[in-house]
Amino acid sequence: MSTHSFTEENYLKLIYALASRGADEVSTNALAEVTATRAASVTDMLKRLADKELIHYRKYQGVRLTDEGERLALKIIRRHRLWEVFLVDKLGFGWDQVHEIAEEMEHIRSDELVERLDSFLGNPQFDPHGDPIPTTAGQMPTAPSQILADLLPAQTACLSGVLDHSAAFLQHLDRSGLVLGCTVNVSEISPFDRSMRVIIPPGQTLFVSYDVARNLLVGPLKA
Amino acid sequence: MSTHSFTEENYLKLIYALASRGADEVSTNALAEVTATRAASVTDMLKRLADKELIHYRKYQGVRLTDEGERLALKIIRRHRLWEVFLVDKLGFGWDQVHEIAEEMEHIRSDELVERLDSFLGNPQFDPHGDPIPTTAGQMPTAPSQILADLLPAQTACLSGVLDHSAAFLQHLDRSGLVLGCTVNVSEISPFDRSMRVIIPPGQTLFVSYDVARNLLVGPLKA
DNA sequence: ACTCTTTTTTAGGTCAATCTAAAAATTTAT
DNA sequence: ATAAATTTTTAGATTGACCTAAAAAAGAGT
Repeated sequence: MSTHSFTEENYLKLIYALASRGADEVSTNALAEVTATRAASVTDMLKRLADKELIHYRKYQGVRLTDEGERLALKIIRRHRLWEVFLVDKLGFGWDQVHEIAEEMEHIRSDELVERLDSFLGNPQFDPHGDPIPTTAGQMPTAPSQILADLLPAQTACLSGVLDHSAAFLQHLDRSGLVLGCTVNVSEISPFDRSMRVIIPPGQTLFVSYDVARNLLVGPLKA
Repeated sequence: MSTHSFTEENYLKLIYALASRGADEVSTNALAEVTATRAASVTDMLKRLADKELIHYRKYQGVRLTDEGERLALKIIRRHRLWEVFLVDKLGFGWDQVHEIAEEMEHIRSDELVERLDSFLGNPQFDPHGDPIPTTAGQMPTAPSQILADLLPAQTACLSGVLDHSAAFLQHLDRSGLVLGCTVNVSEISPFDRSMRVIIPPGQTLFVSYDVARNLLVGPLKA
């Protein structure tokens, strides 16, 4: 029941994120990078998290979340993503504007708040960037998906998420007319630069660079 | 543009609150009481706030907000009250449940968030307890009001707010059927214990103890 | 296997926000 | 008006979250 500092919560969230995109053991330097602090500060914090049994930590060996640590990380991620849905769906923010604000809102502690928010929002499964929202029970939903760049000509799929969450990338998509949920049909791929020509409803043709295509997730078409 | 810690924001809010209910100069001990810290800690913080020119501080003389400090205090109070409206109106929390949560939400920094929230809520003027919501410009709306206990027999007014914000008091009102906005007509006052008999629509008679009546605010009847 | 580089940890320090104990200023009461 | 009581401030510590500089461990290259 003890309560955790914002900083601790951020570390857990970031350890979870780094662990899911790569090696099982997260390195001190990698954490220093994402927390924008020095390695020495990370070591300090890792000791504290290990004392609280939120991580498994062996000197020089990197770090792994304990079950309790992972439960907490998923809770923070759930809050973050639900608030992003709120900001976009209810307050009308652009999907490129909500990350920073949700970084603060994710630390509000009340469990009842999160559950009420969830139903107010209609129990969304995905946040505005297509990232899955962990359940109360701490399950991270997984949707089958691949990157747009891996589709072959003539294949059709549904835009389901982004890998790059930067405002610059999201704004680029806005200007292009690419919207999550939209159906994309690959009409041609240039062998030279791997750029694609795709068709989106209602019959509009778009050119998509490889840099964009490898940062877009696609899933099965919706019913 | 500099940013302030949660602690600093809380001090400013509490100095404002103490100053509006009483002496112009707020004492160190009074602050120690409301911040649940020791007087020595308050002195420390007052020095820091004075350095930042958020308060006027003379040793042993108590403290007063500067214009900038008051501006900031009103901003925090605005956020707090808007979030309370959100929690009650949109998420269905009881008015006795929202204070703690709003204490955390009031520190979320984004100005755009507050303005969007305000319009999402329909630009409310009062929070669920009848407290006025400061404007963006830093104006605290004032509504003419007196306490129910000061009404005379046969007088009629509209329940407009509470002085006691404790969950126990609010829950007592819920159980009594007293709701903000409701019209109350004083039918009788006992000279012995100053308890009141009042009539609320639709013709229901209630007994109100003096302890309750002096914690209820009433204003002019609504059109 | 030994050296060189990189990564990680230790040692020691700072700052904000708290604390306790003791000193100083102010207020109250006789 | 002076002593007693109260309030406030100072002095010195502690804790969390950071820092720099230096030491130690791990990993790479020949």
